Amino acid sequence: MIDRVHLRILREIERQGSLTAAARALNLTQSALTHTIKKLEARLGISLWIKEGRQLRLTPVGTYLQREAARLLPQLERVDKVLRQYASGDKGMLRIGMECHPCYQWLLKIVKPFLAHWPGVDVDVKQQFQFGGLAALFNHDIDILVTPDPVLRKGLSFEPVLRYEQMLVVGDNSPLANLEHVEPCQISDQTLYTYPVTSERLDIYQQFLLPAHCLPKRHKTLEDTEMILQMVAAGRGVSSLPDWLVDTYRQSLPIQAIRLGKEGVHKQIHLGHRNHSANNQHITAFIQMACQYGTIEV
Amino acid sequence: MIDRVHLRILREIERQGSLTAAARALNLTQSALTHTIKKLEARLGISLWIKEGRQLRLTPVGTYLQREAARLLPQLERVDKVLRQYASGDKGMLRIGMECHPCYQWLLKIVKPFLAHWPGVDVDVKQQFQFGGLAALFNHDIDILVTPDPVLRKGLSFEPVLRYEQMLVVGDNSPLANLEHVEPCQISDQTLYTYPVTSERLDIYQQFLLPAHCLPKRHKTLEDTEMILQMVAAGRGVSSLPDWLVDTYRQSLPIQAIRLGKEGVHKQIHLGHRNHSANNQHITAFIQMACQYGTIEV
DNA sequence: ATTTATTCATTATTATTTCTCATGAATTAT
DNA sequence: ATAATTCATGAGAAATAATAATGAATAAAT
Repeated sequence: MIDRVHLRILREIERQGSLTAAARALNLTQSALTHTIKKLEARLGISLWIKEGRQLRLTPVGTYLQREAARLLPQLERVDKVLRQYASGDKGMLRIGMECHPCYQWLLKIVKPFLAHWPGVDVDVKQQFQFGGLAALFNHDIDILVTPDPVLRKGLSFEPVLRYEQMLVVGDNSPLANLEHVEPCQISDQTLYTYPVTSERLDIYQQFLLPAHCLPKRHKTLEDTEMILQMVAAGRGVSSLPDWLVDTYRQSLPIQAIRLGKEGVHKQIHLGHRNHSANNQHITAFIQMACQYGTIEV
Repeated sequence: MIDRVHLRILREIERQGSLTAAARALNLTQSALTHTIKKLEARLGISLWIKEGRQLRLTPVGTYLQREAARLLPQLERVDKVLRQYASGDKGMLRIGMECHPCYQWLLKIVKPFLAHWPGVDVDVKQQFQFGGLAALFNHDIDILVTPDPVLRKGLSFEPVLRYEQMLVVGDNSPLANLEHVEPCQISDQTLYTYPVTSERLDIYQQFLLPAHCLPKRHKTLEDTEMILQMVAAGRGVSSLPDWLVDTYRQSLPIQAIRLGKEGVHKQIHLGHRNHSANNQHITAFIQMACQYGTIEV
């Protein structure tokens, strides 16, 4: 019933003091404003103002509507502004999904300069997916999927970024310390600490233990990298993490990284995204930055 | 830029799940909605949704606008509703001005049934006017002026309501008690208590004391009727009030009303209103109720 | 006191916008 | 394979909004 124009007219009358001045301010003729309001009045069956002398005086209804105009128009104008920001790329949202627990630290290195470069863009990182990261990407729940396991699917693309080696982490006093590499069965009498994810998503199982039909003595899960490494440093067990991640902690903790098998387990993180997202400046920009900052070993 | 229709379309898409269903709900064709939104998108330079399969999926901007729609539309609809209430007379404001201090009590007797009969109408009573009650009525600061002194002016009308006699109030132990009437000079040795208004607006001066060139010994002012009458009852002085007002207090206080002069000072309260206010249901209804309830002596 | 200027209302006309119809492309259901 | 559904698009019709011209009322100026 009531529309934005009506509110604009009412507000401009208040600002300018007369209908003629309001029309000028709105780049319209006085006639146009009269028509617009008179039509509204006819629809409603009330008058918003009465002509008094050659000035107009608002009725109580008119005054009410004027107050509402002063309240509502700024809200609508704020929406306009946000839309313009979206259009100019000044505002946006980048939802990143993580299927690689330890990569969080690496991600932060890219997010930091990204946020600095795109001050209007918010980054949201999700680590839990109801139907897996791939489905989340497909369903537009996330825009970018950080994963070590790219799956070719039409509509999705994967960009390789950080290349790394998955290592066994042991304490300096561990019987396994200082080895050139470990064999799967050497883990059989160890407690293995990992993030709380299924063993299908743990490379040490899929690419090292299971092929050799070995299992650790015990398997315990911890949320936090720091906590896992504290346990390893204390000689309570071993873990498996990317080489570069062990490197960053080796200064502060008595831990070391041992190669998994003679050849080692080599991995590469990929950034998955929808092909259509090529239109989105933020997504392409983020991937580009990840390729720049992320391919060099950290 | 963005208009109510856009918000309505976005909301209806959310409610109905598809553009076609939304169009049906809005009594429009699907084509109309598409055109409307596509035009907005062209203006803004962003797309609010992308077609996916034969369904549409909102972009982040579209989702944002949908949220804003859910927030803003109820506000606009509330305005519509209030306007309809104004139109139907269910909502309104009646601003009453009082130029007759003691009439407040009488006014309440009319306001009470009025409020019951018009549940949507608020009554506001003002007693202070920068440029007098008449000017306030003219300037639409008030809708009805309660006054004992109607002034004929074009554009204004006055309806006579309560007829009363202005009396001298004295304590039962006063030397003036039990007289048939008092002469002006009998006040000369008395303290006179009145409301705090100029003597031009006090009938006891204008119609009784000044014509006889008499003045009270002292003149003190008090805001509250009750307080004035307490002073009179305590023998601290006399006052002047309408007969019916003295009547209501005579049961609880040792006071009595004496006629001012042989003929008495006869007054009539009038309700002033703008001629144009005849269109306003509330104003005419109030005046009518005042004539009904207010002419009979209270 | 008369004239001039200003302000809002109104009518007729023009311009613009919005809506619909018809149709197409893509996709899902039968 | 066929039919049905959903959104997009172009062209024309319908509806709406804007303007110009003019009038009435009133305030300001001479």
